[in-house]
Amino acid sequence: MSDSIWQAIHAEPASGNPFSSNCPSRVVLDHVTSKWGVLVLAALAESPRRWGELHRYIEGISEKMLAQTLRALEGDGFVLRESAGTVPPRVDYSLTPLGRELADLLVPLVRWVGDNVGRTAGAEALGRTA
Amino acid sequence: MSDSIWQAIHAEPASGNPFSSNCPSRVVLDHVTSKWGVLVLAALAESPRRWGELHRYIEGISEKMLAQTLRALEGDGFVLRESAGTVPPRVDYSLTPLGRELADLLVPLVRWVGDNVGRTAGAEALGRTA
DNA sequence: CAGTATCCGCCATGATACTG
DNA sequence: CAGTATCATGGCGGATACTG
Repeated sequence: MSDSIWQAIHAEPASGNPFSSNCPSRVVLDHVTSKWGVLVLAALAESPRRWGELHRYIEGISEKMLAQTLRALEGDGFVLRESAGTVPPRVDYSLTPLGRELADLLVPLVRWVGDNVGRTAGAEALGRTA
Repeated sequence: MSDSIWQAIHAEPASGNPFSSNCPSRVVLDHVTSKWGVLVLAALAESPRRWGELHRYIEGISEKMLAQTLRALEGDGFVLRESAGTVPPRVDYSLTPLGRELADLLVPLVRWVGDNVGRTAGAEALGRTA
């Protein structure tokens, strides 16, 4: 990875340099790389899904965090929420074109981690980082 | 992204399926996608750096979090720590080959977010996700 | 079904002080 | 310079109850 890339970003505050503490990209990056954000995006990258499907598919996520994560990603413009307006309700979530771009970068990363967990020193040794 | 990929993982508990709540990949994924982990990895992807350099380069990170993040990533086998053993101390951090693989996936993601912050719906609207 | 509202614990995070 | 130790806190995240 050439240094010039980052240095260009560093020199140009108008674009988003995540290394700057006041950069808005930090916020988006936090959404994207949040504990659940990455899994929600990866799940939706496979196919559009309904609320309940997501809830079941992403094991361990609470209703609160699913709602919160979805709203954050929707707010970022990565996720599209479509309510059927029927009763009982039916709501479908999918990736926006922007979200698709992001997911195309994110999914390989998630896959790599999943595939290479065994090669990491730990996961045992990692019980806690503190 | 083909569904079959994920489904294969789903069907094979031996590999790491991040959608499973008990999967070790969740832990590593949390390290990698942690607030500071992603920035540390991206910073080291540019070039090896000393402690102080990292501290200054990654704006806003506290000493504690830098140390903690570095130790977590070192424990995962992504980061190599080399102490010169001199006094005053000099410690260099760099990516391991495994870390390099990971960074090659991670850096494009970070760059994309940085480059596309302006296209996201918000960063203004995102003040808080709660 | 698809959420929202509320309460709450705990840990991640941060600030400060100290050290080899 | 390169950390560690300690303390304080806030907000992330979970559980539960409730609703249209």
